[in-house]
Amino acid sequence: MDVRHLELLRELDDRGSVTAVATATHRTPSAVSQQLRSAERAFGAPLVEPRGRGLRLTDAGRVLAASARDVAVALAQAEARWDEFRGRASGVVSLAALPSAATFLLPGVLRELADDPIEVVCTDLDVAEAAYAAEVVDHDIVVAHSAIRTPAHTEDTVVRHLVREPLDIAMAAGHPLAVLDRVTPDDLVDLPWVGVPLGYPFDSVRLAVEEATGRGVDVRQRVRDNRLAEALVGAGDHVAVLPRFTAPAGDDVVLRPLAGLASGRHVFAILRKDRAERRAVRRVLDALTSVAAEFAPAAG
Amino acid sequence: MDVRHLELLRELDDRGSVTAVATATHRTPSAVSQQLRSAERAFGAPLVEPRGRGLRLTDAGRVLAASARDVAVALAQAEARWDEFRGRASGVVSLAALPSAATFLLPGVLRELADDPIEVVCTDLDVAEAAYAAEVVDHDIVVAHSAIRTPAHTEDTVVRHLVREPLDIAMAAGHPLAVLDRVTPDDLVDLPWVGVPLGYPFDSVRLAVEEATGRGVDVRQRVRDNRLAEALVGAGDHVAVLPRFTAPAGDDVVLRPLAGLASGRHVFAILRKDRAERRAVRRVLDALTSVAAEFAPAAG
DNA sequence: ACTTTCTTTGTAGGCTGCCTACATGGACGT
DNA sequence: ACGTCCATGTAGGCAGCCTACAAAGAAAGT
Repeated sequence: MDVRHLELLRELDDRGSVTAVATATHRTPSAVSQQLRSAERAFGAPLVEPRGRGLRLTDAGRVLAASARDVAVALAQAEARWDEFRGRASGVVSLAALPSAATFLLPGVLRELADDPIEVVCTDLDVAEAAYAAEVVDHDIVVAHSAIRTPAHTEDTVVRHLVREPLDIAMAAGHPLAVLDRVTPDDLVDLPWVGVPLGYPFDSVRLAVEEATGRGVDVRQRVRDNRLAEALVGAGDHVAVLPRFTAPAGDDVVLRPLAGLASGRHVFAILRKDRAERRAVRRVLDALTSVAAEFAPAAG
Repeated sequence: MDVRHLELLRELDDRGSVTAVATATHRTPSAVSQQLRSAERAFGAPLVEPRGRGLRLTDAGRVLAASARDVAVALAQAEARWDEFRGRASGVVSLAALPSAATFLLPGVLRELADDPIEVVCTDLDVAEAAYAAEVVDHDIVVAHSAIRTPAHTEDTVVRHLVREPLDIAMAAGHPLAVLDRVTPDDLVDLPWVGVPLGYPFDSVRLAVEEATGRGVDVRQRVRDNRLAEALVGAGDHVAVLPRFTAPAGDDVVLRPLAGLASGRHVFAILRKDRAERRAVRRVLDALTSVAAEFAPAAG
């Protein structure tokens, strides 16, 4: 029972196509295809079957892919114990994080890890809430967010909750509402909004406002980038939902908490179980947790 | 982290020398030595150090060897699940058993497994009690015996108790003691004995007799083979300790239970944890257990 | 002290297996 | 019907692992 064959099946299960596996493992599709046939010969059973333009695993292939996950965990534990023995958690830890969370987490993490021989490679990632989980196949740690505290996750991933961040209402400093300490759904429902694309967590605040008032709000723009949203808010009479920890830099935009409903997002880390075994990965995860904890008291 | 390297270190830990690993894995010592250096390059640390004529693992090497055991278990579980999925536990199961236990267990086991695609390869093995455990590196299942119920075993082996077998006193059919239903230590202590080498479980009966009478018995011969012991007993006035389940075939030797002290041996199976995961191995182990259970009621 | 023996290690060379490059064929969408 | 995308087949190159042989070091016997 060859570990390489198991790993191949696991990759194929995760990525769904020969070409995807090939690019992920830096090989040609031909090589992957040959390895597949070699695996089928070794196991003595068909492991893939044609499916439309591509192919998919048979039941037999999925059984082996599931076992491959356990083997990967055992192997990662071995590596973790080895790092432990050598007293050093080192290596490259790849991170994919939504930009607004990375903004308030990453500087602290890098400061905390300054003395460790760990290189953190962070990519920012701004996708719909449901799409974050899929990124664990390409990154050690995925920092995601959700309106709910415990998002769905698969069998071989683990989720660590980092912090709940309040979502406030941003408006121009000269906006009529800016004189208030806090704003209510009724204050907001008739104003023009700078919103986010459908499926993004901030949208839950808009839905809650609509729920509370029984009326629809007027979403004029749907943008992902918070700095862009700020600029739009600062330049006009729009309001927008913005996370509190990355408060606007300039003086022309202010944040006001939303009264009457609990508006917040949960920021958490998603890891694949085998990757989570690595000592360096745990170290980064702990740093994320402790940096996030510094923000927790302010969560109100 | 290469699985082959881990397996190599594990083998080296188990067998203690490059040449032993080489013969066990059907390679030349040169190949093993080269792989060791390759592993040291890969792990970036010395894994072996010279020790007398041979060499031994460093602490680092032992850490990796320990992890290798866990990886081996995960891999064996994968194989077990694969067999499960295909609905067939097949393959070769190698058995090493002490002859007197194999005599009453193996026929039943082979009968029970007649319809299974499992080939049982049994070697008989007659060594001192402490030496059985070492055989697990070469066989899937080792059937051993001991005077005590739960013998010592290492971290990565499991032990399953099979049956307690009474040990009786054998004597010629015409022996004066043969008229008795049972014999006592006092009856035996002055007779010439056919014993076993030191360290063999039957010797515990001699020790118990000496303990009970306060006198030493006269051991004339020390033989391993029970048939040979029978022949010696049948031909003279000697007595011998023999297990009950493999009763003498002929009419010229009879068995009499020993009164006044609990004389028995425990027969059990020893397995390495990774080998124990294999479905075919479990099947054979279960067959051993059920065959042994048929003898248990007679254990009195 | 010398030799024998057992062990590990080095070197050269062959073989196997994996991968790339390129070409082919099937399935889907336009 | 065509282009596109995906998987697969073939030929050849390259690396890695192994064997055969030679050599060196350490222990034990003479």
